[in-house]
Amino acid sequence: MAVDRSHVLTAAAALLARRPTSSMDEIARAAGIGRATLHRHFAGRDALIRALEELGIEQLTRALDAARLDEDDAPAALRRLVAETEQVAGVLAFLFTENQLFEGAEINEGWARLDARIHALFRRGQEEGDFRIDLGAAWLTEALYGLVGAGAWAVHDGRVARNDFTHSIAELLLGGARRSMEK
Amino acid sequence: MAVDRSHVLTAAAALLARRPTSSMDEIARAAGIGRATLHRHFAGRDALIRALEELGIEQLTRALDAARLDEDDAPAALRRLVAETEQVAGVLAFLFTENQLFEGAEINEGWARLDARIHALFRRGQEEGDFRIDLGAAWLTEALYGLVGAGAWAVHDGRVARNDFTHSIAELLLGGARRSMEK
DNA sequence: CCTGAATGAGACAATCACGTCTCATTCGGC
DNA sequence: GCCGAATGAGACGTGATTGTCTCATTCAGG
Repeated sequence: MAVDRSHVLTAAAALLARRPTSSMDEIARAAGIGRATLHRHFAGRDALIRALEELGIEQLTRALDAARLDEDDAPAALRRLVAETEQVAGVLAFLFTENQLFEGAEINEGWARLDARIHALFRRGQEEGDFRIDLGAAWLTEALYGLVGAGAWAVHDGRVARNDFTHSIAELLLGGARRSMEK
Repeated sequence: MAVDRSHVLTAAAALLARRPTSSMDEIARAAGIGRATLHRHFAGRDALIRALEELGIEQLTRALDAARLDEDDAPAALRRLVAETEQVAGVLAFLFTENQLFEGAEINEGWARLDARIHALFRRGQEEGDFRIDLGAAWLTEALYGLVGAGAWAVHDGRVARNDFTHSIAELLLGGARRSMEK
């Protein structure tokens, strides 16, 4: 009986990522619930978006914790991060593209913290000599978001197999498209 | 006096990419024109989006032509492609994220053609031994879109210098983040 | 300088989405 | 089987957006 809040938000993210102008009614239908029920759980569209943001922060935080970014070398940590990110990809893709939230008011504290942690991972990789230094850590962080989003949509649209999600992103991000002699 | 159609569309793309729910009035203000004038040039929101799509196809077609994808080896062609893509990045980023257009009706013929050309480039690189084959050409195509979009926003938000746009994307896409021994 | 086209601002009705409400129904717990 | 809570469907008023219109102003070209 009780509506699965997380499920509703996931469905909303998937829909809004592709059709941002969807009405509350469309969002409700996509989540398989009635419009009235949607309003019972989220006061309005703004509240829904904010809940989406909080869910993303919460999930990504868990993913970062699970990835243990400080252990092993940076490439290995990045692989773990990408693997953990898979479950968050849908919500993350939405939040990455629709960051209207962040521009208006104060940048969400939680996001800044998460951003810093990923940024630190790339920086560590550069300092330890595993990552190239001609690509800024800030750009690598953005690129990670972009690739996760692209990967999520590619899987959703059937252009990439779900099982290839982690491999496709991590390998491209680490080694690029060029065929390498080593390894 | 005459409104610069291309300028209006570019401004609209930049706004809609970040705030997809913007009203026609906001779009008009962002383009520096009145709402009435916007309606004179584009019958409605749908017509505006469609014009945006056509502009993107037209510009990307030109970019692909200028990049001469069939010449030299695939990596060199890809570098040229990324460089040419820079000017299209804004519109492209919008169309990539808001592809609600493509799902409903018949996939736009023009987009399928462009997609095929980029896809063919990656495939050629794989066949000639320059690109790794464990990453599908379809995924590399999607990744290119994602990185161009991420790059456009990173530049727009000041996280990446405009002059680094091409280098950041092309190098990451080709060589990845890992520091390489060769080259 | 003159003329006509194009623009910006605003008014206007119509449409749409929103948020709230009611009511019958369904589901879960006891 | 009963009861209460939650849900779905729909109605309703409200506010915002849309698309069209008018009118004064501005601009470009002759």
